[in-house]
Amino acid sequence: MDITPDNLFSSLANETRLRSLMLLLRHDELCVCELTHALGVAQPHISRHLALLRESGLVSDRREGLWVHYRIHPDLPEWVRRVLQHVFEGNAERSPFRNDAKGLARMPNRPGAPRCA
Amino acid sequence: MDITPDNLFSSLANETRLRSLMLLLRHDELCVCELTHALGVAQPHISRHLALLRESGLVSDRREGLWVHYRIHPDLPEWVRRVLQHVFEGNAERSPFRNDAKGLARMPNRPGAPRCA
DNA sequence: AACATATATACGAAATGTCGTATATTCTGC
DNA sequence: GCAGAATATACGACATTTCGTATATATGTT
Repeated sequence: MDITPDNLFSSLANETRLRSLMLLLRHDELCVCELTHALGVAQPHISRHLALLRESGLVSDRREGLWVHYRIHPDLPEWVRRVLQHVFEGNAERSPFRNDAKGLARMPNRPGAPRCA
Repeated sequence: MDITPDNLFSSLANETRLRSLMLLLRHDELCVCELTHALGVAQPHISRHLALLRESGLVSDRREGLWVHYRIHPDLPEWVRRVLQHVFEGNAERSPFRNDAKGLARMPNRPGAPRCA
């Protein structure tokens, strides 16, 4: 699971993927329906981008019944983890990331207890 | 000069631009001919990508006679600076970055004294 | 002014990335 | 097995990016 800078940055160079990652940095585990609701985009849209993040090794997924939960991949190299963390710290309060977090918080009927980091 | 994550990552999502930035992190100021030699690519190729980096606010340029010297933009937001620094630390010894540094060191007739950071 | 060097831009072709929509898959409950 | 919910993939159209090559601009020298 070796992540190259090219790999990393072409993954981050898309708003949907970046917004998903930023939410996962806050919430450590989220299912597809939560991301779909928070970002306000179509389900196949999110799903395709999550697949790309999975293939690039940035996230891992876990199936639990009907739901698939995604999280930041636990075995990320230290430098990648730090990059993500600094992007988060520098932009968490900006649009659209701030709103995504709010949108998620307002989601009714989230599967499982809300798991915050 | 406000840098958004989208802006940053689409800039970093190209090998030529990333290799240039990594060299600039080591050498603080380099002219186009040095970058051209170090990366072993055509001059218009480098020049076009440096223009993109300039337009995105990641680098600044300074003309000195025939030469144009580029450097990491001195006013980068802290989070951007940190992202770049961690990418550098995590990958400086990997290909192709390691080789770029070597290639530059072996360049004859560099304009001005070699300026290291 | 003519020329040489360093750098920048223009242009179309090729490659890559993205999107919406339709359809498949996987699982649960009956 | 069937129906429904959550998620994944397929497909073609569209947009964006990248590339090589040709050419333009800027500066210094004679």
